[in-house]
Amino acid sequence: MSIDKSKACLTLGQIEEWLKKAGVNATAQRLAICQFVLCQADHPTADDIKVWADDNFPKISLATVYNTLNTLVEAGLLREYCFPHSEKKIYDNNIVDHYHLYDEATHRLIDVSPEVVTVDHAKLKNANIKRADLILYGSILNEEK
Amino acid sequence: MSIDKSKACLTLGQIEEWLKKAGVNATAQRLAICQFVLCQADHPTADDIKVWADDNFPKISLATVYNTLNTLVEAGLLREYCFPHSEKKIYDNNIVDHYHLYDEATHRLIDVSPEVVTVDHAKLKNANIKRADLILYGSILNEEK
DNA sequence: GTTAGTGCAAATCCTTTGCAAGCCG
DNA sequence: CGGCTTGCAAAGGATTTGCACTAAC
Repeated sequence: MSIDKSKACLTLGQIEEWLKKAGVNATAQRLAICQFVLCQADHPTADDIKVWADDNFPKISLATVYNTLNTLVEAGLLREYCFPHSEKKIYDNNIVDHYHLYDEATHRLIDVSPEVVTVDHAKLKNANIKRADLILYGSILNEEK
Repeated sequence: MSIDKSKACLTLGQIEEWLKKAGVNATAQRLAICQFVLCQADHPTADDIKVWADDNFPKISLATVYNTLNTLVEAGLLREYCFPHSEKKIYDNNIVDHYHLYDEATHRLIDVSPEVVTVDHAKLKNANIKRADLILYGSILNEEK
């Protein structure tokens, strides 16, 4: 059901290249944030990232966390979402089109393949749909993928 | 494509009854807000309602607008949504399950029948889905319904 | 040395809250 | 009177901004 995240656990060197390729300077703070967001975090909020950074990096200000996230989103390296169950924005390192399932039992967000949902364009004849955002609410019955 | 809103244009007396039936006291402020939200407004924000109220009611404070909206949502008389294209909450007098289409040309939100979207539960075998929130982004090619 | 990036604090936006005053039975 | 509603102003949380400071080419 979930989508594999093949980007998981890159080396710092690989992250540096990945940033450069997108035209983003690889500063120490950005590398640290990327390492967390790409390899360890699962749909983190800006605050989650700040908490992690405080424990794992000499010093990063909240403003830098936000700046970095916005930079990465603009560069297309990260996706930003906002769902009804929380006011906070969440960041997703999966930049392939996909949907989400919010597991109400564990409060975790799970990536869902786009094939799970079909939009009947025939019933929307007079509309030109570019993009769809879907979130499912429910619970996972078991952990098998 | 859109869903008909059969509740449109109730009299004050009808709104009063409708509130009472839901266990909500019909104060002057609440009646005014309901009249706007049910009859004239199209997916308004709290601010839209305040602006209308300032022009059409002796005095309503912003706090009362928010209090009233929360009361109506809790009573199940109104639905509250939050979409990625705006930080503000929007209120919908259509309390039947449905989805939305955001028309990027006019910045209007259009109700979409749930039949337009199919969730393939077979592909989500290990999940128990209770609810889905979907928003489509695109544009309307013509205004015929 | 410039230019980009950072840190801090203040500012902003939307929404909620505390509390005194008003209204209605 | 007594409880529910109101209005106001202050507080709150998330994110952004202004600006001086630092760092890196």
